[in-house]
Amino acid sequence: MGAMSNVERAVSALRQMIFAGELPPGSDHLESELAEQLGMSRTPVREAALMLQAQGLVEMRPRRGIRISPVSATDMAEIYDILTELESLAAARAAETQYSKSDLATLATAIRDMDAALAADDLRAWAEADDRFHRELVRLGRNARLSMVVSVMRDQVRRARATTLFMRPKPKQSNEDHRIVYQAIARGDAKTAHDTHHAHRQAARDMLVALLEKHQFHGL
Amino acid sequence: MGAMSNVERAVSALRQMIFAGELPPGSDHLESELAEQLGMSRTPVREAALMLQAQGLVEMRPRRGIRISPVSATDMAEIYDILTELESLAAARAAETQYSKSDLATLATAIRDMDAALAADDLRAWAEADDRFHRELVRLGRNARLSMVVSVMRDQVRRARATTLFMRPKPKQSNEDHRIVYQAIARGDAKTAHDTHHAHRQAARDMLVALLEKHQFHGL
DNA sequence: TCATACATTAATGTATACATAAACATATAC
DNA sequence: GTATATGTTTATGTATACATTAATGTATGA
Repeated sequence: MGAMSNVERAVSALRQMIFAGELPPGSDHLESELAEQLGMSRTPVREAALMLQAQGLVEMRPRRGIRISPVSATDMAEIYDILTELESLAAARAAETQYSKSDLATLATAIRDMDAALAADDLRAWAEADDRFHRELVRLGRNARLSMVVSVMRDQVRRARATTLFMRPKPKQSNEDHRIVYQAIARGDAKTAHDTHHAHRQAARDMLVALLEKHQFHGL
Repeated sequence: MGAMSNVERAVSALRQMIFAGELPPGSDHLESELAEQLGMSRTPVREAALMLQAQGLVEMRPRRGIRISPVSATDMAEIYDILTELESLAAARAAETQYSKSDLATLATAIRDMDAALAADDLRAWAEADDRFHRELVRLGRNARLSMVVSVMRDQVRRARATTLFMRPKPKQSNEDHRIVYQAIARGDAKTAHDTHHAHRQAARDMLVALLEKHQFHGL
């Protein structure tokens, strides 16, 4: 039924703890500690840690424990650079594929939700809808590997967002960009979709990196 | 001294066996078989397999054994699309960084080696130098995460290359492209570096995908 | 007081034992 | 003859035991 292995449980639990800040960036944790917390033996915890390590969320250092990877301003710049390129490609490919209006419904809904959240001044709801938009955009690009790489990168961004979301200016330009990208995809204009999204992400990158550097979250 | 754990040994050994074709794409292998072959217990083999799975080289399927991931024409198209974007970004960033001639020596050497290999009709040497060129190019882009993603993708390409290297036309245009990219980086022309490399990789992609599709290596 | 050598500690790396559950074969009913 | 149910096999998932080795503490000497 549940059919969920302990390794899967450990991966989920650890991810959640990391995103919730319960395991703070830079902190070290023994395999045995985590195993006890999760109510299982070291083996599945170790395997889960190996997986999370491959995604850059933790680092396993011999005799120092499992370290929750810190995310510096430099890291964020690297990550956004990758996101910028890959998501823009996905936008272009989505435009080349001739999607019907109904295929693009999820995208449209996400945009509307972002509008609503902005109007209601609900930043958390906005962030959730923004995530949804980008995830769907990448999915429409139809490149499974690209989706996976992007999702790994986005996980890292999410960790930084917890701290930066309430520091940054209202994402107003953002929604206009999303709308332009959406329309470009709908009418099959790959270049506009690509370039608009590219500029969109690059602006986000510059804003975020400046913010992180200014507040010296170098070892967040 | 050697200070190499069994997990590391297993990773190296399995990679080598995969690249050498000793573990053919699509084949299944029990953990216990591999463990016996490598002279260790299942534990390190399992951990190694988890790591290779994260890099897309194998898939672990419950009760079916460890499957060496097949690489289809579609996969190759996906991979080249990612490589195209990320390497082009690296080229642009390399151009923006003001490298001295000596910083670019490795790049220059690789180009000369490719010329020599082409003249000598030594495709294997050409492929090795080509690898070296691209690896150095990405390194100069100074984005550790990007380097890692690219290296994972290139591993997959390498597997297909074993089959395609002797089927494809002589890489003659290739070297001119490399030279243009090199010169653009040397004089700080980011746009030319980016666009030239982008076109270069896209051409390679189209050629390779056509080749794979033609020969119906769908489940290579 | 400081440095070095040694002993101790403790966390990981690895092996092994075992429980679980999927795949296969067999048998039975229709 | 087919299909379903049941039993058997076996590879994996997990726990546990143990060996290894890096880090820590201690003592000794200068």
